[in-house]
Amino acid sequence: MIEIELPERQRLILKEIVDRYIRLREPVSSRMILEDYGLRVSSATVRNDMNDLEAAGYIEKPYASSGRVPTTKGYRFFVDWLLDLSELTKKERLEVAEAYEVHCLEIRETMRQTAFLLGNITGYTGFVIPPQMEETRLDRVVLLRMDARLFLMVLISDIGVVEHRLVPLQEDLAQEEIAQITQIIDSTLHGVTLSAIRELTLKENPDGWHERPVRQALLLLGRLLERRSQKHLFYEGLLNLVDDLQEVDSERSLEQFTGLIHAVQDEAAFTDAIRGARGDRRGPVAFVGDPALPGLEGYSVVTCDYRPHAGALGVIGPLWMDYGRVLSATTYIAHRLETLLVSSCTQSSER
Amino acid sequence: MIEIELPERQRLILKEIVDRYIRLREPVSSRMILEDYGLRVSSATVRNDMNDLEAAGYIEKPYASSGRVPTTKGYRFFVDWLLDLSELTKKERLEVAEAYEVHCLEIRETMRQTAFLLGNITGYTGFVIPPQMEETRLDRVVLLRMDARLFLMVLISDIGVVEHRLVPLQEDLAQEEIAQITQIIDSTLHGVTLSAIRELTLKENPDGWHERPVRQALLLLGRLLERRSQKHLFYEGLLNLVDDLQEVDSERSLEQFTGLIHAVQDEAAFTDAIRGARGDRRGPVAFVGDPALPGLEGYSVVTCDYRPHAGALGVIGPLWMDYGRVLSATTYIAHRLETLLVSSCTQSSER
DNA sequence: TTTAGCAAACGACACAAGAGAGTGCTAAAT
DNA sequence: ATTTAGCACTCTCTTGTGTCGTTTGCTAAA
Repeated sequence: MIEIELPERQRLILKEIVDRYIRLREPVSSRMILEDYGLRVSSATVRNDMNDLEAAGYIEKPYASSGRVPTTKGYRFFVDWLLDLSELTKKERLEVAEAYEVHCLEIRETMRQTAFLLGNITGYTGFVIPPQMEETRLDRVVLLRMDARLFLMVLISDIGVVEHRLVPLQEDLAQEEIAQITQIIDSTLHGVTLSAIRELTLKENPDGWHERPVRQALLLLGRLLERRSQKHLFYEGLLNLVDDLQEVDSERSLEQFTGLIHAVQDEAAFTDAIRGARGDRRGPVAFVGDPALPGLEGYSVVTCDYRPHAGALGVIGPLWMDYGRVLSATTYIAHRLETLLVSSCTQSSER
Repeated sequence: MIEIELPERQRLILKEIVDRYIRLREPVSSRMILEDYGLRVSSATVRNDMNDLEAAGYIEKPYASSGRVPTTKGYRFFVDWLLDLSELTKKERLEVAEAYEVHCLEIRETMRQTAFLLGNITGYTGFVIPPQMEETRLDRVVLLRMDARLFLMVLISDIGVVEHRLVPLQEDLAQEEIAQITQIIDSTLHGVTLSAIRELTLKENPDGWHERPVRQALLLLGRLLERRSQKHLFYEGLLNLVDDLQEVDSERSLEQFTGLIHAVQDEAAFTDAIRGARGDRRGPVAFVGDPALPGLEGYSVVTCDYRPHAGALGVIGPLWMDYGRVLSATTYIAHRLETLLVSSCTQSSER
């Protein structure tokens, strides 16, 4: 589909068109290319090349005699073959470091923070698809007595606090029983995945779980896991995209934006689409106005995966986003988040 | 400034104009009023009254010979004297109840949830100004050892979990010392306000705090309180206001919207403005395009206070918002949130 | 005080004309 | 074979003109 082979001068011209369009967001004419760029040919020559590029589908004209604008295929080629990766500035790295410094071990807060960071640094919309919590392994459980029949239960897995909730109880629980329950859970279920624990709680009378405090423990865990808040997606900074709404084609861009809003609000569908589109690729992947992401017509998405448990994150922005910056920011933050989560892992296993 | 006295028919006409404009969002002509409303007079009579209303500043014309549109003074009078309060439907009450059912005791999550609820039920933007956390009283502190020099510290006050964070330590802490520290904090500082505790941690060597575990305890608390995340404001549903952007005057409404975005992003200023504008009034208060709220030109804000510790919440929407629904929703949710927080209070003091 | 009737105001829309920018094409030059 | 200069053409954008329909303000009569 996309050819790597393109005459050298045409590659330069395409690069210049995309670069300039991303910068100024207006159609690029043959003369502008000559002004900006030290090409030692005439505008007519450039026009001929532009003709070829248009025939090949890399650029197009909004109307018959205007400057050229990149097509999605043009952006695609640009990202794949012409992009200069721009490193993050020291200040930006510092911003990332600071954001993660006041780490609170709560996985949802971490996800939210990361999404915010992505959105803030790139100036577009950041999103994070959390790891599959079902596959994380239980580290420990904290039970806190609020009153006789009300407990605060905190569930900490290898990547942090996965769940915490007030759990009401039918029977009273004495202080000693709590210690006992915590002890039992800790010694028996440490290192077991949440999905396995959930299965266990569904059984009526599993072997060796007959005593009263033990049954209570299972009951509690079951309560907590049964109505787990299934949050599939965290996103921050949709409002950053509002600025672009003053575009020329105000009606269509507003339509696209509302489409985007609805797309991210259906969290499950969005997550599946991203996962599906990525396939089993690792590392950064860019989607440029890709039809594999329904509802995101007119937007580009840069994603990166992170361990553990198949997490993913990324940035949603306009087709003319600054791919260099966004790609490096996304990759960098994915790496930092991974480090953060994996270090929690090690930490808990070494205790 | 605002007179209660207005001839009966003019009151009816003003009410009809505002009602209809809120519903259809287009200038209201004298004939339309006759069609909708069983007034047994001619259109010329209505026009005369409309003239008086315009002279008094309640309505205005977008251009010299168009229908009339309410002014902010008109909305103001409408809210104060002409409004039919519409109760929440059973379904909506259920939605509120469900949202608060899976209560997790974490104050920030509760605030976020409430803001979301406000935005969702009204279809506009919900916001919550949290109680002044400094004035809450410590209930208990939980210390969780992650490894020798890293602790998860959770601070629970009378209204819920106020802070939780990983706290790194210079010296190792043994398991027994943790129990000791928790015990000391619990017995000494229970019921003391956070601001008092903060002051205590700033002193070098307060009386009776000399032993090692006690100093450690203070050190830890100091760490936690010193860099408290000062979150002043939670808001959700700004995107609900995007729909109205397709207005006639697209340029100005977009400008207003970006103004709003910047206004809510300066959390401290926004919070102060709301507090200042409310003064010491209690219960629901509506601001209709009020200049006391800078950056909110062109928007209306309905607010309500809630206990304890001077919290406030509300809804931001267009001037033509459905004041009846919004006022009752805001008051209702404020009441529910208050109940939730105050019940946490009682709970912890009775333990 | 209310009503009927009428001229005037103004937005909304369509259409036309001119300016400006950029292209495609052709023929000459390298 | 490739590049260049020149020119006609196309299309947008802006401005101006005119028509149509709605709604008003005003005046005079009820």
